Amino acid sequence: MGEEEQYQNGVLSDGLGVKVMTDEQMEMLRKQISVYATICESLVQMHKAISAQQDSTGMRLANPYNDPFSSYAFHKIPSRQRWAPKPAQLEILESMFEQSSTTPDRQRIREITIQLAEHGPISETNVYNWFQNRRARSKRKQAALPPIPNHHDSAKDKKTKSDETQVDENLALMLNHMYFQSPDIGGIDQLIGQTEVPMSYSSYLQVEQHDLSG
Amino acid sequence: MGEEEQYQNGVLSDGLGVKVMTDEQMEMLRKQISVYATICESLVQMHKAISAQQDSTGMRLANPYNDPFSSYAFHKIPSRQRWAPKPAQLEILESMFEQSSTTPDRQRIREITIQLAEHGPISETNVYNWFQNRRARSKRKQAALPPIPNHHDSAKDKKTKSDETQVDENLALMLNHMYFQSPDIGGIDQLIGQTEVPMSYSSYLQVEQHDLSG
DNA sequence: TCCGTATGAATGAATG
DNA sequence: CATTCATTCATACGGA
Repeated sequence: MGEEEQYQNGVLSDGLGVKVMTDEQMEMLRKQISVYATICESLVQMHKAISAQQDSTGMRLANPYNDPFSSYAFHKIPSRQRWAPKPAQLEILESMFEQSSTTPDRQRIREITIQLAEHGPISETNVYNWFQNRRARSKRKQAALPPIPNHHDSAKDKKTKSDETQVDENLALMLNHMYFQSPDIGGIDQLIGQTEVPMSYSSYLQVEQHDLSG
Repeated sequence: MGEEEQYQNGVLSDGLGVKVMTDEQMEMLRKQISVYATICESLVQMHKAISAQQDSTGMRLANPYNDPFSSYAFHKIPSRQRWAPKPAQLEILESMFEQSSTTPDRQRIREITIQLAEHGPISETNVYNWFQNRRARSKRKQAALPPIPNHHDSAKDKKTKSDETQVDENLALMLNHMYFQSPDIGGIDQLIGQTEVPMSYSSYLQVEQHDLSG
């Protein structure tokens, strides 16, 4: 290549020692760093756990410096900030949502994007996601509030076309309580933090239901 | 209600003591059970932690029965959460996608499924869906407008597609290593268990994404 | 500083 | 296959 620019392992080099990375590449790196940060953090946790164990067995080390990680903060996110609609953009988006409420098609998305671009940086993906979320959430709002009726009411807003809602009286109360009326849940949920409801693949066996024949 | 069937709190009762629940309701229950299982487990962990601490302070109880939970297994998942590819599986899927990019036929799907099953629960439907989505999204991203003609476009402009992989030589090697060749990752990943690296291995870019730079 | 909520984004699954 | 839905993750932000 007689060019001044050339690629080396996918990297654009200007031949002067300057390398150029795309945003995607930066993002990849960022994620990997994040991964390692997470792993390291876990290792530190283990380290602490083991140390603690040793402590209990009389192997404590008096040296206060024996825990080099205690104050080490893992900055797992050289994170890239996410897009946020400008007030002007949001206004337009909202008004459009009121009108159609349906997700605009690709062409429409493009038009909207171009229009909104006048008020600030924005991509089609941003617009697309916005409508998707807007719709999903407005729907959930309506579906989430009504469900609280803690009694009577047989067939309210059955969203699914499946058979009627049928739960044992006690179960219904229980569910209702657990889902919407137990103030503790939220707190405890937080308490256990990420533990959330980890998916244990071992006991999860999805029934084959897709018919690929055809 | 002179019917033999009637609803009580959303539950269908046949009047003979038999109750019928919908899948949805079962799912709700399932989730709650799962949540409680998780909470309980957390409490046990705390209990153990405290016990251990007391041990180290000489408050050990010699009674071997002082730990009623040690052998108690929490079946936290009557779960039916959606499938998610394990890192190992994703790696394989991605590599396969790179090669063919076309949806594998029924037979091929089956083979792949069997292969991937070694790394975790997975069904043919999962594999099928994955390819469908993978392609649809890779296409969408391609069809999306280049970040809105924001004039200033530097070095990389042609961006023919996936081959526009341009990373610093060192970074390329590093990424490559981190992504596909580090034998440790798998192990550590297992080791840290649930912590599960909280990232979307989606190296497949969703280019064009504007941050709030303006 | 911690916590809860709002929301952009990611992605498995479903639908036409 | 093209779209859309539903659910979940992660972060920014505001209040106690």
